[in-house]
Amino acid sequence: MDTAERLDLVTQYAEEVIEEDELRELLEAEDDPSVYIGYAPTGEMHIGHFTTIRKLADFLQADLDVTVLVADLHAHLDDEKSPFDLLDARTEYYQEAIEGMVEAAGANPDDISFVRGMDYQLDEEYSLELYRMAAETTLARSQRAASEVVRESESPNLGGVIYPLMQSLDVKSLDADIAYGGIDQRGIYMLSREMLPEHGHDKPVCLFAPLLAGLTGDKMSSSKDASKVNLTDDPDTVESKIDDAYCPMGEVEDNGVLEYVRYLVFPVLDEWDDSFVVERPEQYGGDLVYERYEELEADFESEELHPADLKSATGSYISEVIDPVRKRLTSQSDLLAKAYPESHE
RNA sequence: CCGCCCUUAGCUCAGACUGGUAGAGCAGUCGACUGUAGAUCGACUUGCCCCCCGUUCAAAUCGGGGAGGGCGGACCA
Repeated sequence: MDTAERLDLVTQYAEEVIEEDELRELLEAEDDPSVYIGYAPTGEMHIGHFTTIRKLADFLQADLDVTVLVADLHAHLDDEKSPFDLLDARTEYYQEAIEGMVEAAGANPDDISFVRGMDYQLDEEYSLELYRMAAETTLARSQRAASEVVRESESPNLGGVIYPLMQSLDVKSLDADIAYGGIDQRGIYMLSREMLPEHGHDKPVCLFAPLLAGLTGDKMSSSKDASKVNLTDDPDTVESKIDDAYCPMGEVEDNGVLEYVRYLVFPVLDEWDDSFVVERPEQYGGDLVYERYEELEADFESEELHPADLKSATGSYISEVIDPVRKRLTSQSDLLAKAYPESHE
């Protein structure tokens, strides 16, 4: 596989690359550059996470060395989103869910290295470096970096300003060439690019995935159940959530349903070598078949494809895509019960 | 260590002075209208009023104690 092909795989479906030239050089210079993404094990994982995880399959295919950090300490530092004594259980659940999603994306979870934050973040060397970073960073700088990630509050905790420093240091500790994450992570990684050269590590190339719009017409929110599909939602629930979604006819911008189709369904169908079939009643013109997302979007924009027909097709595809994850998680209900005792008694 | 303020629906808060077992907005649910959803209209739901003790016929409301949170001061030989 040549560099152009690898570059294409690595950057497809990405929201932004900082900087593309650096990435090209990296791919040219290294056979297997390292990329990492971190997840703080807080709330239950949902389909939004799938967007970022799905791409790990592309990375593997492009011969990248992929590391997933389960950032347990971060989950607690961020306004105690996860109570300290649930970190073990949630870490275990996250790894299982992530492996399930990798598998659903058509890759082998064994090809990915999983690392747990506290396994190295308490080391002497790491701690000292962190204190040095703290000494050279203003509160305002750190807060600005983390503002899209850390929960905002009238009385912010110190944890929230340590958070982006640690995340920057993680890039170094994991020896990552590429820092990958949702576009909400941009602020933190721009801080990393500023700081890391002073701390003995190259500026990471940053690769950001889009954050999918929610199903209710605003941002997807993990606390708003109707705005997202959960990995453990049964097919009926998935279909009714899609069916209830905000989806104006012909409107392509910020349309959650279309984004699901674009970033989740089509990439996976591509993997399966399948096309997207819309079953449509004869009175409205009969079935439609799409090979590429762009064709579907064009039809939707021209109002040839009605939202109701799009929804019913999307609902069943999404359900099918998450099915392996759903099975994996529901067959281990004790994992969820331990990680989220309040919602899974 | 000292002082002051806050804690009521999922969320933001009103009600406390002048005791009579709770309200608004948002959110949510359900209908109507749309070949979807939204918008709009109509209806509906929601509560250990932070905890304990006391006063009283009666306490979200008054008194005492406690917990959690916030703000400020003092200390800086």
